[in-house]
Amino acid sequence: MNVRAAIDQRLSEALSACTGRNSPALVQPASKPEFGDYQANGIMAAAKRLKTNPRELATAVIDTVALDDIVEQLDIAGPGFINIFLSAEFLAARLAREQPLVSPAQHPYTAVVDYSSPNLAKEMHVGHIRSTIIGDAVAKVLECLGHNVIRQNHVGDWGTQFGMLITYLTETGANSQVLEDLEEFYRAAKQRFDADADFATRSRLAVVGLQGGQPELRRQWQRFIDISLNHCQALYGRLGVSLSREDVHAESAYNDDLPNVIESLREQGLLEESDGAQCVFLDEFKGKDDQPLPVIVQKSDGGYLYATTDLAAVRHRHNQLNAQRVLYFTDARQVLHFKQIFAVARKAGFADAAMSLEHHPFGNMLGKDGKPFKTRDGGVVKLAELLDEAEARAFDLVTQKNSELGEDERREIARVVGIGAVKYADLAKNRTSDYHFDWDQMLAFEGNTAPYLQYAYTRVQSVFRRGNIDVESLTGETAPSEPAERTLAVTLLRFQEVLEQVAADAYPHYLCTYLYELASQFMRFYEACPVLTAPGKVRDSRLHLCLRVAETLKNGLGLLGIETVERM
RNA sequence: GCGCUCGUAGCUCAACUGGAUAGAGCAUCGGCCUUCUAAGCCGAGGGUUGAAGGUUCGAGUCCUUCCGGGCGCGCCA
Repeated sequence: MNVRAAIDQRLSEALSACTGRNSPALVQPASKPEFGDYQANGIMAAAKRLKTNPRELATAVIDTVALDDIVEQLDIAGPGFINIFLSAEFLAARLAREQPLVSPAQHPYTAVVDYSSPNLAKEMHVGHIRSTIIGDAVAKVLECLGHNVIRQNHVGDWGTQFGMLITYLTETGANSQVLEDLEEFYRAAKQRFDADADFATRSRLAVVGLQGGQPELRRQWQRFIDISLNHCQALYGRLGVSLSREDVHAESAYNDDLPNVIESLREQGLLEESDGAQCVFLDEFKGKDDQPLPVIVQKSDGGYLYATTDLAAVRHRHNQLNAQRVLYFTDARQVLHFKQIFAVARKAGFADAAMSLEHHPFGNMLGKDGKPFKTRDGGVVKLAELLDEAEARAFDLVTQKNSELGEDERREIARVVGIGAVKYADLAKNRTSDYHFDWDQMLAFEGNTAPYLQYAYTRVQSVFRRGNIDVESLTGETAPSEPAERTLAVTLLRFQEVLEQVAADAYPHYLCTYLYELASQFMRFYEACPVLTAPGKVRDSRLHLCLRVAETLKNGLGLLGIETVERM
């Protein structure tokens, strides 16, 4: 149940009845504890429009609204806020064992989530991590709310770079099953491509052959793609990312459809030739010197571009996948590109007005010094090495904190904590601007970090372990009385509204902020309210509250693709 | 040149269609372990939200101008 939405709806109805026009109540979580659990901000604006006294209007709304089943008390405060206090009965009823803390959306829809999308010519590096984990978290949240999620890993597997790679492999006879080697070959091939004009020509011919379906070239290419995808899958596995081979819908998959895209644009009179290239010009895009800005869909040599592929993808997602929402997670440099693609797609009818096309951009990963994140010698940081280091650092830490645990268990904790720390540090700040990657900060494991949340979870588990608690034997009820208990209870009930917000805005950091708040409140509760030594009924109530906290932490972290351990 | 984006405490970040005294963590300083794990809790200091105007009951949030950073702007993706 979305408590906030329920209160908002009823207060909005009451407010609208009082004002005689549609007036939103604007209910939010209260900004301070003394203002209650939620607050309504909409009275002042409504009173303003009616030129009436906001406090009087608030009184009328409170007299009108029916919230007795949820709310204990409604106060008018300040210039015309309504402070909302949830009733103890309501809290207890919603937290009872049989009540789900997450309920599915009333109107589920089909959402395509386009994320990760690495270039298969290279090993995955830090530049791929943001798209991969942010997109995956949003996909999981949408799915958890009952939406039909179609993951699309739009991997780069086509184009000149593959031509030169295949040519290099064929000509040198180089052979390997390991992607790291292939990356070496890629570097060598690129060097020859730049230095040797004949080699470059042969490479371009290879691309033509590839696109034309020449069997030997296709076989070579496929072998390479397989190795590369296996490498990606291994990393997805380590990262707890839910992408599988079935989600791969590569650039090459649209190859046969590209001429149709061009033809469709031509038929609709949207195509214009400019300097030999096929372009779509739209009035809303201007380039240098106020010149119209083209979206080039076919090069003067007849080749297609990523704009063409993306247009084909939009059409596919509309016509074949029947998506109502399409969410793209790519870096911020592509904002113009996607604005253009979306505009052309709409104009050409590849997407209708009912299909929401959303680009969710994010900034670059920067090092501590504010410059692009690189290795000491200026190289690209490989994702696999990044994760290795995270685990190694976490292992040192867990050894230092808990040396009595066996090595295997410490390794496992280090894996869960290290990977979690890297992911959480990124997910917790979804800035559209750049992101500062700082080992010391994320692996300090203090404050708003994954380990803090994971530690809160282990503390709950520890209570159950210590008390030899059989969860089934509990009454499954809770009656929060202490302030720390009450706060915890109210926060637990906010899980649903937070998930819906993440789904709506595609910002996983809302979930992180929420989980951190929940964990902090649990820590305070843990200090203030003894559980195992409390008298019978209170003990049962607190144990059930603990259970709900653990469930929510595990569930919430799971949606972020972060695991938990029983002790650490 | 045009466009997009960002600028909040020493550092990294929050602040939900404009709401109450701008909040956290790190760092600094001071308390709390014979009682469920101290990777914790409690407290203190730290701010002209880049600058100046404007809109209004109310602006970190909206508008204008300026300053500073990042990115993009015809056949790469």
